[in-house]
Amino acid sequence: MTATERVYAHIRDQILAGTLRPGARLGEAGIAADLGVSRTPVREALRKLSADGYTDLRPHAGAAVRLWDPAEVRSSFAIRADIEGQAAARTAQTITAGQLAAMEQLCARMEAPGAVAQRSELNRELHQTILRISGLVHAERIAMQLADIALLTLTFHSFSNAQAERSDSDHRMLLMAFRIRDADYAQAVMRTHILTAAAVLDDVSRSRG
Amino acid sequence: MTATERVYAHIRDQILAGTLRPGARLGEAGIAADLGVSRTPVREALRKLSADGYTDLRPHAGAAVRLWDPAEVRSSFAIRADIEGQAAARTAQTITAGQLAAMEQLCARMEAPGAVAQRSELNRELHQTILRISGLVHAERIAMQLADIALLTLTFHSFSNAQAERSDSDHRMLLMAFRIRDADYAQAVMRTHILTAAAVLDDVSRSRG
DNA sequence: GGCGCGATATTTGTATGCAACTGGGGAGGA
DNA sequence: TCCTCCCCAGTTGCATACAAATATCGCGCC
Repeated sequence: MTATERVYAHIRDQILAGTLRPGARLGEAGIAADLGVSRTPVREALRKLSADGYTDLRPHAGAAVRLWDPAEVRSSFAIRADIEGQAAARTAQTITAGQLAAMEQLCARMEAPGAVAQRSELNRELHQTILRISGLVHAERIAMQLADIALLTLTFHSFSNAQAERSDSDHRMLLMAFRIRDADYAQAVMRTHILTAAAVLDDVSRSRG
Repeated sequence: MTATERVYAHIRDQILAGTLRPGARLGEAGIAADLGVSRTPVREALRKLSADGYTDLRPHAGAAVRLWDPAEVRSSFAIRADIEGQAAARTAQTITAGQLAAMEQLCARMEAPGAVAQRSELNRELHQTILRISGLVHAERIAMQLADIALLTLTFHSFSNAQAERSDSDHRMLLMAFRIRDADYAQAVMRTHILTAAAVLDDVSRSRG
């Protein structure tokens, strides 16, 4: 693993964890000193973070953690609903028995008691699998990027048991749609699945302020 | 303008013009010598080109012009149809008279005789304007990126007069949809507009090879 | 006291040199 | 003859030094 990748992962994780708040300036020299590397890999990491939407980067003015206002996060869900909905439809048409079995295992692991810590990661893997099977090469890159951005706000809210169960149920319906190769149904379920997350997030935000 | 930006633009233009063919290796030292800069800005430009999808980049192995197979290009249109379709719907709901007038000017310039050379650029500007008005912040970045990728293949095909006129007509219908604030109609027109480009491209490819 | 302007200090952008890794070609062995 | 391993050339990755641009702070002016 290169130094650039280490720096990238370090900063991204700090942003996702909330240690680095939106608007925080990211000085090259400071980061370099903290991680014991030179400014060169730090610069490259900052460029990539910017390309991936985590930071803003202005020439001669440096990088800062990007601020995502609620409307922007909301819009990212809307786009994901479109993209992943279409991906689900295509997946329903081309999925193999082996791929289906693998996804059922993923679901089972996610539903296991005590898997709370890994839910997020497993959920990510499930969605990524569907995107990959769909054959929409760009969709995978774009949707996963948007999903990560959404995580920036989701991290601060914990979902209720009922919401987790509903999410698991969505996944099961999705697998059923794949099993019976119903593209329309798969698309509808996926759209609802994602838009539900957006709505819940919105609902919670409003009730809190 | 920084040296990095100059290098980026130079390489991108060469890729778009076809001077640099897919698979061509991009050595840092060679490019640096050609443009009279050091390897540092060249490295940064190559990273950005990779992030934008123009090149492949493997650690310790360098950059090469990315090869887009037809299926991938096709899928990029499918996703753009989703994203820009939704953007058009939202734009129809929020557009102001001033924005509408500006877009009508764009259309007029595009339709002017002798504007062939600028058609591509003006078309890009029109789509970008719609995406920006829609308020779907991510949509603008993603869709424009995908549009540039599509250009990689489109450059080698020239569209017929009939196709250009059809495209102009689509744009006019789009403006009409905005004028009467019909979101559904705007979405349908935009979807058709983009999927038509995909279909034409596909059609031409099949008949040639 | 507020505002504009300019020098300075800090930060980013670029160049250069060295270290580390990759890929290919050749020698040795099966 | 083919496979494997190793060495070396060439390229990329990283560190350091210097140049250029920006933002801040203080001074003078209004």
